[in-house]
Amino acid sequence: MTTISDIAKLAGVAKSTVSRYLNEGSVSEATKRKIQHIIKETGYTPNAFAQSLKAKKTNIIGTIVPQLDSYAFSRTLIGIDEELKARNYQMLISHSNLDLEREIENIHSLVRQKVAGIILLATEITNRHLMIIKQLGIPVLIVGQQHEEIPSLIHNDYDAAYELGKYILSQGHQRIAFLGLHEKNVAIGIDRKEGFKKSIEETANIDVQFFEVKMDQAQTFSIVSEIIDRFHPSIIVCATDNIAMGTMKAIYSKGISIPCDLSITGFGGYEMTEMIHPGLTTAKFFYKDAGNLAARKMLSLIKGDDTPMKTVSGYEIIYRESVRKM
Amino acid sequence: MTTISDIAKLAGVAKSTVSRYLNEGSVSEATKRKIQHIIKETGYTPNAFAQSLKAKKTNIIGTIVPQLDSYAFSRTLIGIDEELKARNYQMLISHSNLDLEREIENIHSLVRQKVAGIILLATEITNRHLMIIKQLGIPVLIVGQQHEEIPSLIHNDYDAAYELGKYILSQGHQRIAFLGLHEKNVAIGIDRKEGFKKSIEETANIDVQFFEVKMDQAQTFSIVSEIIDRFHPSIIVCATDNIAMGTMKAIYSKGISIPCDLSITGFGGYEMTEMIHPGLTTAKFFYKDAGNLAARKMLSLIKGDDTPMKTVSGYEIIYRESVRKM
DNA sequence: CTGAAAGCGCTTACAG
DNA sequence: CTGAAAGCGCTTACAG
Repeated sequence: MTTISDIAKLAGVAKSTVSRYLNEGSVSEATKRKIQHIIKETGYTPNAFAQSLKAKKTNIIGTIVPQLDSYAFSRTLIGIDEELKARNYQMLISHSNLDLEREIENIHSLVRQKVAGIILLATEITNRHLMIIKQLGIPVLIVGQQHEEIPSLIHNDYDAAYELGKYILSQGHQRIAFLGLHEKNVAIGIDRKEGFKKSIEETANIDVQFFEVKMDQAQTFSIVSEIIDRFHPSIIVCATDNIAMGTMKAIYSKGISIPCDLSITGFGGYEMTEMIHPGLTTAKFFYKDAGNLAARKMLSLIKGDDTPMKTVSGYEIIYRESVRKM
Repeated sequence: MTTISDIAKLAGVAKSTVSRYLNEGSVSEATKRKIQHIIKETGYTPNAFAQSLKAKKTNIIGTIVPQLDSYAFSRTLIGIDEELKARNYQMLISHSNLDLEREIENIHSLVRQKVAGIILLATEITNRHLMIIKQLGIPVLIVGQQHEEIPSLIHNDYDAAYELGKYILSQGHQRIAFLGLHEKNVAIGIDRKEGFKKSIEETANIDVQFFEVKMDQAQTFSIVSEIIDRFHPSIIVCATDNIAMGTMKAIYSKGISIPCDLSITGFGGYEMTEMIHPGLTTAKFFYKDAGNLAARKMLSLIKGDDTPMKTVSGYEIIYRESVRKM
């Protein structure tokens, strides 16, 4: 490996001059050219460790992702990576496997690696999170969830749920099952539910029941089966597209037809929702765009530019065949 | 931030002693305890940059992933991460967005970061890849593709395709369309095709035609439509589950029913293939296990243990409803 | 514009 | 078992 000393020697100048060339650039045209030439020739690239050790800061942004095999998260990651790369920053991904304990370990590990900031693709913000984050010394941005004390970027869960609810009601559904997540997950467990509730409250004679499943789909099956048998909804509103997929499977396995006998909707706009048959009506969020946005916001945070505590990314209702007009 | 000097001062010993405690450990019990105590108290963690700068090597394994939002790749990543973490290594992910040019840039960037080795989730190994990899100085492992000059871990594409073919024939299909990928992608474009071909060659009176699509699904739609109109297959064998999903959509959009009018199979065993209706018959690969394996193989490569050039991960045919018995 | 020197936080022979 | 010193590859005041 060639180092800055090698370059300096070959160019006949001091290391500091090469360093200056690499950084600010208060170097005469002649030496500039010499150095440039040598660098090209040798294919020299500065040792990132030495730079970071000296500079005590890096151009690395740490990202914590709870699940790598999730459409929403991976699309967000792509967006972050894209934007960061364009601005000469680097993304370091760490995976918590939906384990909050591990998530906190990951925060520490990223700090040890001297990342300039941390983007947390969040599911739940506990008090421990808050305490740790507040004394970290580097900016943390949460994506997908909000918190009054931490900068955040969220999807417009509430409005999306409201608009989707309005649409469902406009199609004449009056007996509705809502399949949500635990309220620990504020964005999905509360905001989507509340937005939906509001649309219901504006309409008379609606029979709605709320249910709850876990993130993983294993248990969705039996719950859906029970809901259908006991409540006989005309539509099941699912708080995520993944839940909707699991629900559809449960519905089919009972020999019930979608949307003739039972309608269904999701949230997310995952790619697969348009591949399946019937296509799933859903509230689409723009994960990749949100990732771009998050990256830019993080850079503002690092630079100390003022940026709003909370940024809201948009949505779009996608109307497909899974909802029947009653 | 507390450094090794702080710890040394507080413990009343030299930096080198602390360092020794942290590494080999030829330190007396008494000092050991003192240092341990101080470290606990201060929450000291060594600066990874300084360590790496000195050691000229890291415990970081770079991974290049062509698509972050792909089931196969992300599951593999999870497997790699899991195993690496268990062995006190770290995974650094870099995303090439299915762009071979970018992939090569990523290799260079990982080298600059002094990773100990690179795991490349491969789609296509070009000559440029080969040249660069051979003069890298650190081990490179390719996953999903093979090459006689580079250590690799592959799925058993050939046998899986053969066995799936046998099954399809056993169900009485005689007019078969195979929807593959370009031969640049050896594992998918060639091995799966050839394995399948072999099963056909062992049987008389089979009418088979081979077609090709791109990785992204946009164009699948019209090709499938044409195949159906012109060739009238009783089954479409798709070289990946993603292609199968796209194909199913195209089939439905023509008002054709699966599997009554037309059967279909995939490759991969993606989670969604069991969520959809009808469930997709497919050759399942164990991506996460393969990731575990890849991590272990990489560590062997780094240590210089001898490890076979080529490791083959298993498969399992999953029989579901998308194939009709003729 | 340029160079010499100190220092970032660690590790590793080398003495003792 | 332990300490002093040199050095990893860079950057940054400080002189000139």
